Amino acid sequence: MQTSIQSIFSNYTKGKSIFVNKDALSTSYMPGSVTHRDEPMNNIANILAPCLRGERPSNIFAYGKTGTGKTLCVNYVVGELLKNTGQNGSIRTVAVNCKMRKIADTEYRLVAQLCKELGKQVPATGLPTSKIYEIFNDLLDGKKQNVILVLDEIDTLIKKAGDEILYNLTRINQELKQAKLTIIGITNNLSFAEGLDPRVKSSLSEEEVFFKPYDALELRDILQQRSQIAFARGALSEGVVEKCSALAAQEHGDARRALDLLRVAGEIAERNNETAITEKHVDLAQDKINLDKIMEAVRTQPKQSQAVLWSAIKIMEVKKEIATGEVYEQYKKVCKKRGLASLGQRRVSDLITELGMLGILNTKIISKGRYGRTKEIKPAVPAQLLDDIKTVLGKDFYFE
DNA sequence: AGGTATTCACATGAAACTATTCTCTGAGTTAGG
DNA sequence: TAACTCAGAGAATAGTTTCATGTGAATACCTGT
Repeated sequence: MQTSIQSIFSNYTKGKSIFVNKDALSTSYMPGSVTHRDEPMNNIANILAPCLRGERPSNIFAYGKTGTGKTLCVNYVVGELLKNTGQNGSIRTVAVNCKMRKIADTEYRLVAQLCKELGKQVPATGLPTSKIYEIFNDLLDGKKQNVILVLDEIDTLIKKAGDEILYNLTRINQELKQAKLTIIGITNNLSFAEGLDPRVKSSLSEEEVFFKPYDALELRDILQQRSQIAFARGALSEGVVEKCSALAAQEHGDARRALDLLRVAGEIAERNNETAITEKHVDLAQDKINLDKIMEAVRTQPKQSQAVLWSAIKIMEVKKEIATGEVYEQYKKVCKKRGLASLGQRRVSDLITELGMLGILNTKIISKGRYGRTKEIKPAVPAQLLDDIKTVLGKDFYFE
């Protein structure tokens, strides 16, 4: 036992690793140069340039699907901009990811977070929203400066908190005497701007920058660039990068996906003590990523939803196609055994539908004539995975 | 045989409740002047 | 005295339940031949 653990560790440290710098494959990695995004980058740079002369640049609205380099490009350009700041007045940037729960997903929290980023701690709760705007205002206007506000995943913020925030933020400029505020909104929701208040829309998207998906060739170049940093020489066999980029190109040209594939393929190869990554590992990586996605979804479901899923799996072990009523009966039993308050049938029906949306169950409404109308529930994942889900629910969540 | 009518077992919607989370207010506390 | 902290009230929100109504087709029940 001990020796085997020893050998795992010594393999890990001594054996020549496939990876040299795995960070280069992570999504937050900031490469020295950005590949195949010249057009939007130049665009952004041109728009932001005036602030080097102390003028206020236009607000920018950047949009494009996930993994098209929006955040990367914006951060890169802003970073370069900061480097070029001479004595011509100061430039500050504040970046917030609005998707972060509990940090910036309401109006109050967002502004509070902004204040914090600007170096002023404010109470997490207790102040009127108007007060916090005041504080924010004072912070900005404290000296002559150009502040660039980067709001990543801005759509989630608006969806949760309404577009009033943007209206307030864009209006702040009129009240500022010394400082100037520029907003860069980033979203991957292409139809996001449609639902906005026209005033907000026009002021936020003074300039729009669209990020189109990468095609397979571009993805290949990106992967090649990153893999040179990430992997040891000779660790990549022929065709691996091509395969990753082709797979990711099918998924609407998502670079994040491509990098994940490559990284996971590498991890799999490394774990198997192999010296090179082959296309076989990419296939395995593809499976693993899908599996992880579903597992994560299962894990993060609320208890009740898990109980419903558990009940459904339990019945599916002996029966292929099952109905809502059967699941509900089983579910009630499970709740009783676990001392969990059980929900009404109406709700359980909705939960089953939700599990269907997640791609764990396959639900279809059918009518069985005289014997009623119900959802026909089948597993939407391979039996093996279903087993894994059952194990996780059974062990980690004590349904067993 | 052919045509209605029933009936089952939920689906689907809307309104009503509830519990939780936010926001706001004012009282109490602190610290600096 | 201004700034801050904090508990508690009221508002907003998410999660559920209750009530009401809708659905599709296998079966039951007629009807006239």
